[in-house]
Amino acid sequence: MILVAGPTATGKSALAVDLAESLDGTVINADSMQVYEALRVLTARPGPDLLERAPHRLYGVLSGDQPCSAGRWRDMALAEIGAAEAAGRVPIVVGGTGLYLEALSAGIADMPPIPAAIRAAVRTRLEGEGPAGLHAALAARDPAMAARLEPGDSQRVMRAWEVLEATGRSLAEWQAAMATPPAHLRFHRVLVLPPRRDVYAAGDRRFPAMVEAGAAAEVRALRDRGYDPGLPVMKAIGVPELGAWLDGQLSRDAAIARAQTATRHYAKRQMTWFRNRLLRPDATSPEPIVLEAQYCKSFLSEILRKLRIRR
RNA sequence: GGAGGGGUGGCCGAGUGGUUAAAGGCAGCAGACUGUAAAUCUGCCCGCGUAAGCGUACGCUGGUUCGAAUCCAGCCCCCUCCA
Repeated sequence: MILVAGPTATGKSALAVDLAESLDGTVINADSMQVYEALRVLTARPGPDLLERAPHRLYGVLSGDQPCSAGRWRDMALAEIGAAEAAGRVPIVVGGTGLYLEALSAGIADMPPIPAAIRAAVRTRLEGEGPAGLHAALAARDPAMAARLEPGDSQRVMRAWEVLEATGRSLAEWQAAMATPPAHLRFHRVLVLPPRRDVYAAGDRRFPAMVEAGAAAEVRALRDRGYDPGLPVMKAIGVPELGAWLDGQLSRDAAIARAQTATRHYAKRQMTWFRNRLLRPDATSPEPIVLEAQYCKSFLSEILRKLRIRR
């Protein structure tokens, strides 16, 4: 199977479809935001032009109030990979969410779900005590986790608490029993990694185009559903920014500028992840193929050739 | 023409005599990342230097002072109000 990774706006979706056409593949989404149904435009989900050229899975399959997670996505992805292979098709997993990709290829600790009530209670505590307060409290009961978390890291501190509360064991223990990677799968990694300035420029260009294509209406519709603002979809790039415009707190141009900045920050984090994790030597899978430019069709034959050699 | 207010590091913005290379924020750069990850967090961030340190810096010029972003004088520019 093939794994296509890379920062936003580098042509991954087109590459995945081109590969799928050439190899009889099924495209499987590995983007944490594209799994939600609500934000077709803002999330740059493949349009009809791409969708009709190959089967696509895991796009828009969850409603915004059903939060996904690395583990949940991995289960869904493994099921889709299995289904594709059973149908004689090549699974092509594409996306920019490094954690998801890694959860799939390297495995992730097998853990029970945390009851919603516990999650809510921990969140309330965080709001009351602040991340440093929660961290200090964690240190008393779970020194191992507290030691490796930054006191300001609200998200991970909450996670550590949730796990401790729900299971009575430290997250560190759960993680020590690392899940095994799926042994039956062989991952051919393709990384689209253009120069930084090209990635930034592409993102800068794309956001105003999204607004032209109705992103603001999409945000309005999303907000009309009245979801909890803490849900992941509500934090998708562009939702807070265009929301501020809709509320009259920001001009259209200022909202766009902010979203562009957020996109650049995001792309930067992705590049850091892919450079330092996805590219690190891994004895069990073939060397990744790296495309150091925005993808366009003229690169397809070369990528196919390299894939063939590595098989 | 008159009366006020203001000019601080790429930007915003604190700072009214020493402890100030100058709070904080933004942007930028680097990094971390095992279940919200388009999230969350960490470090660096005037120049040279591994460092100690040296140099330069708060509109401009001069002055007061042991010492000035901070006080004084003149000049330049910006904003508001009156005419």
